[in-house]
Amino acid sequence: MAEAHGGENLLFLTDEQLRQGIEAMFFAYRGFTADPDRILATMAYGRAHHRALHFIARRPGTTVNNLLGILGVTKQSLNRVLRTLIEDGLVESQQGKTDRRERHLTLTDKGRGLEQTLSDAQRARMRAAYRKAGPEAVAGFRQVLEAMMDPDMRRKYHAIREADT
Amino acid sequence: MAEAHGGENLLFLTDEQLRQGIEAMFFAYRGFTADPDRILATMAYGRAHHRALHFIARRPGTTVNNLLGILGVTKQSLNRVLRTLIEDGLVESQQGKTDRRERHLTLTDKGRGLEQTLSDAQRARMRAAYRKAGPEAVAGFRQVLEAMMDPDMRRKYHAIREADT
DNA sequence: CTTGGAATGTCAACAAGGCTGACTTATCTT
DNA sequence: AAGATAAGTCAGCCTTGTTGACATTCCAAG
Repeated sequence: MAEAHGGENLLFLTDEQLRQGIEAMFFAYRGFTADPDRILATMAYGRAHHRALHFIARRPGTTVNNLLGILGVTKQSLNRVLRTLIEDGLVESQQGKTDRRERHLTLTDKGRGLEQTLSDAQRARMRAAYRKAGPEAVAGFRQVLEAMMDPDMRRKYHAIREADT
Repeated sequence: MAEAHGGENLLFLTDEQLRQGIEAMFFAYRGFTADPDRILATMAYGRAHHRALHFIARRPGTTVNNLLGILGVTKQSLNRVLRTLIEDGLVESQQGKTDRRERHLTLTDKGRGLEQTLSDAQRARMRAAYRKAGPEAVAGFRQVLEAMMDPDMRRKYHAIREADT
């Protein structure tokens, strides 16, 4: 049945198929953010705070500039978020040693706590979806998502876990 | 190699794997919206207008209430968007015949024009990603996305193309 | 040692697009 | 006739994005 559509066959890619993919992305992204959003709504934080926490957790000691590139927002926008996180004692900003213009961002214990809570919720949904779909589907999922990224973002997507081991 | 991870094996679902999936969703969604956003930025419209146009194009004659359910926003929020689209002559609102409380929404020629432009851009990226990843990956992609949706959204995702043939 | 430019931070103002709450008008249903 | 439903509207608020202007600090090249 999958064969009926052919491998690289153009017929496989009808507008209808593509529209369904677009709608799937739309509805799935809502689910993807729903759980953390629910948690964040009970505090004075939003999705922007979650994103910052996630990538600082992922890359402790990352610089503000690096984070800007990853998140793709303006310095002013990130700064507003970062400031409240620092004020509230979730994030620490430390002047760089080699280049003292840079600020290196790390989570405090409190910050790690919230990040864990949010991450747990989001990973739980991801895990359930992965289990339900199975490993081969997951591989395909990842392939399509990666192909959908802008080249610039794809580089960042890979860079985020390089030199990590 | 895929077998090494096992079918329903828990080891397959390390936190690292799940985090990568989360990040893939984040970066891919950016790419997903990038092209229409670029077009919309040159006009007085935003992503909210695009969503409305998409689903009206998909379901000509849909009611306001139905659209509210699909988009998952408040009546006030949708109304703001819809009002400008109607004023600008992209969308038409017609009183229902059987139930005259309802308003049925359709695109005008002008509305269809813009929707096509936006849709073309978004489908082009989708098509490229699908081609690059191949049909099996696409099947997996769709499976995982569907598993990620809230049950309510999943129903709407399916309903949108029912009774269409 | 000076100077250009990079990295960071901050102020102000604005816009899109969410939200709540309150209320009106039509119209349908019971 | 009464109540429920669909739609629209007003007012106000919040988050999160944007520009533009500007200060500070510091590295690095000349």
